[in-house]
Amino acid sequence: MKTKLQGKRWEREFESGVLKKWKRKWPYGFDRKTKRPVYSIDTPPPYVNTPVHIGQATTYVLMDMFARFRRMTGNNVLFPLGLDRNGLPIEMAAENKFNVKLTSLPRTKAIGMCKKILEESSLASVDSFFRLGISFNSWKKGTGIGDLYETDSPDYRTLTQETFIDLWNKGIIYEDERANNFCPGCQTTLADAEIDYENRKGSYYHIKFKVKETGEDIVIATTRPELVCTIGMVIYNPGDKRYRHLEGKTAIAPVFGKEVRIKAHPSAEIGKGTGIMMVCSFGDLADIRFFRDMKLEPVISIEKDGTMNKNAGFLQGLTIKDAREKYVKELEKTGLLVKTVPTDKHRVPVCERSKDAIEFISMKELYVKQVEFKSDMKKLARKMNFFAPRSRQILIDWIDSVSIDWPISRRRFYATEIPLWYCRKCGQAVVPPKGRYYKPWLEGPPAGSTGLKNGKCGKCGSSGFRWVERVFDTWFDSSISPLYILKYTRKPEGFFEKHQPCSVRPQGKEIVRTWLYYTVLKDWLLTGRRIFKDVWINYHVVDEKGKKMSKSKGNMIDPKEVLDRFGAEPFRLWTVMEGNLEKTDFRCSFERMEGTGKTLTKLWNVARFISMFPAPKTRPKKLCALDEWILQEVNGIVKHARERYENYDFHNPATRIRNFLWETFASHYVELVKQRAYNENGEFSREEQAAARYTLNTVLDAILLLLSPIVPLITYRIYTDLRGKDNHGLEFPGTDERVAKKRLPFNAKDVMEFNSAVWKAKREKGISLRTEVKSATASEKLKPLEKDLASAHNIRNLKYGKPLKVDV
RNA sequence: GGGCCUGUAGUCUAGUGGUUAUGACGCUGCCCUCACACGGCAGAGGUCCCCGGUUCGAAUCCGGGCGGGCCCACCA
Repeated sequence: MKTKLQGKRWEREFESGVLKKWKRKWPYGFDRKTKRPVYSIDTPPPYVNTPVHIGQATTYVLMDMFARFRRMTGNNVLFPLGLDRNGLPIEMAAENKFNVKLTSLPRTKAIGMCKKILEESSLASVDSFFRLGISFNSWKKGTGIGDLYETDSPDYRTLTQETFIDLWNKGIIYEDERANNFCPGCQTTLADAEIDYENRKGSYYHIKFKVKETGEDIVIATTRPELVCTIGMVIYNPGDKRYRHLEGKTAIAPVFGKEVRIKAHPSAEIGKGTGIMMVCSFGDLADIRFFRDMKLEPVISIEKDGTMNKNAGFLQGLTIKDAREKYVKELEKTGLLVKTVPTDKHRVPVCERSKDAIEFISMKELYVKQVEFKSDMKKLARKMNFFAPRSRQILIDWIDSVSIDWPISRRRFYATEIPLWYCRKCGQAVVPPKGRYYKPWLEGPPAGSTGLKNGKCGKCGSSGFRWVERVFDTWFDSSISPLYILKYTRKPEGFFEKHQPCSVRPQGKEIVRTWLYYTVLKDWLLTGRRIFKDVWINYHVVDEKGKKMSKSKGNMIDPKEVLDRFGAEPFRLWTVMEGNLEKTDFRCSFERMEGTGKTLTKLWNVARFISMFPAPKTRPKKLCALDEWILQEVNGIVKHARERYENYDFHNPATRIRNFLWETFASHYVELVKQRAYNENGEFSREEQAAARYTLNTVLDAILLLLSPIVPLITYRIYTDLRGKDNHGLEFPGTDERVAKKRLPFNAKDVMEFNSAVWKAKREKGISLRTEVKSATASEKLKPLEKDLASAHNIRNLKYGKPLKVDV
């Protein structure tokens, strides 16, 4: 008899054959015609200018399993690939490549450079997804349902601008001038969510102030001496006896000579520094709060470009760093510097992208109201299903800590431009009507804009308008991804209404406070609805030592390396076998990937073996007890897998399936049924033989279908080779009710125990497994298996009773 | 400083009040048995982080500690 599968094992090279076949006629497009329910996956668009890394590969592989499983359970799966092309990473790549600061260029030129970067980054990253066997709806760019989309396409940017126009008209967006987090490197305002804290080296400068009334010196420690020019007050703790006599007196700022009050205030701590501190405007957020509370007039000394202005007096024009040095030198000269204490634990707020220290600078920016919606957000957070459930807390914690509205304007280049003009004369704001992508740096406000009357300012009648060069925060763009993929306010009409909420948002835990939070917020503000049904939060793939992978550490792993070494299938299998990404990080180990890959060889060979025994055309009327038993085992696995898959858990079923395939099925069932399947001596009836062949094939089919979402390439290859059709287009297996209720006196353990005893006895005697066993005593329970047991082990005299005994 | 989570053999993982703790990778030894040597069999390897408590009984529940991770807040 010949096997139908060629080769002793699944080879990495087989993968490209399957992929090539798929590519010719892509089988996973979104089906616009059927009425099947839509299952939508709001995939996280990766940045295009960096290669896909191994962690992303893992999460997309898992998302692909969600998609493939849902397809097999009757859903029309919306699984689009999006590419993020907006934002600072692109701009920074351009700055590095062309060695310029975009802020020094005219807008058109800056945008042109970003476009060049984008052209070159092309689709290199997408290729890894393809090779991983990800079943995105499409690999072609377009605006149809399920098409590959880019966040900088005119269509996407149109929707981004439209959501702004809607929220503006609803009064949810407002403009305000206030101190903001400002990154001098990126030259833009930042939201709290974009700020990191770092411990940096710095120095505490102990500076002498004079008390005007008494002439005594007080020493104040500070890390920001250059801000002394903006000093608003000197404070000490009300319980601090050392300074109590200074209450209400006046301190004179060294060098600048500015006079400020000395007061007791609880925010000064006795044990910190010298116990007495100066409060300057905009050293940090606490200062801002203090100034507001004390009704002090803030003095702004730092300009947008990070240099000191006229309020800094003799420091004017210098960068912050130079200003600090110059001021400290001046203090030294005049003997006002007591000492300098170095510290490497100076905690500084930094821009999460450029790592520049954040300054607090007052600017006019646009805000989305969010503080007043905190309780609504919490309600929404409770309405969504989280996988794992405890991940919900990450979102709730963030909502609790929101304290200011969401600043959405940025002074950058490669992002969606804010379609908002102002009358040059009276400052009236003008917002265009919805309908297309506006490029306000090239055009004025169109006819039909609100605030406009006959092409002139509706307020003062003037006809000059200007655009402030501002773009949206990247999260303002990306928070509409579920709206975009579900065609909110787009064609086909009614699609969004019918298919919202989006079925699942899969994303990393570290961007819960940004991507997830802003999406839930913004889409609720727009539609009044909860945008996601499920939220799946994944942890990370870390390097072998458990450290987060990052470019700066140089421990990044490109999935291409994995694909070249092992192929997609061992990697996919490793992804589910290694652990549950919902619960923990997992370590990237090539050794373990290679190890898990062996299961593919096992699967291949089991299939190869079974392919020698074609299945009968119909199910035999009567099955043997052994067959019924293995089919019951399959039922258990199928039930478990379906339940767990529905809850985004592929890890636990995969473990069980592998164990079943390897142990229960291959080692025990197959070994016992071999003789009956071959039936070379005619010791079994035709019906018994047919039952064996039927069961072998039925179990194989079930295994292949159960594994289809996990390892799509090998299951496809085996299924099409043996069955002549695509397994991925089939229904996920159900339980076989015909055997489900059958009561069998033995269980898996009984069978395995007996087999092991026979094999052990033969091995100990050093005889072949074929050699006859004189007699054996098996448990009474195994009686229904008599014929299979006797034949498989070649037992002459099979008796029943206790204990289990084998005589060779 | 606050919050959330986590700690099972060299590595990873299952388990969750009940007899000798699951499975895998790796390791050691024997075996090329006609689907598979990327195989089979056997074996070594664990104070289930530590200390208390609840319980007839705890790796599993509670409290405390120690270690790790993430998030938030904050410093003169």
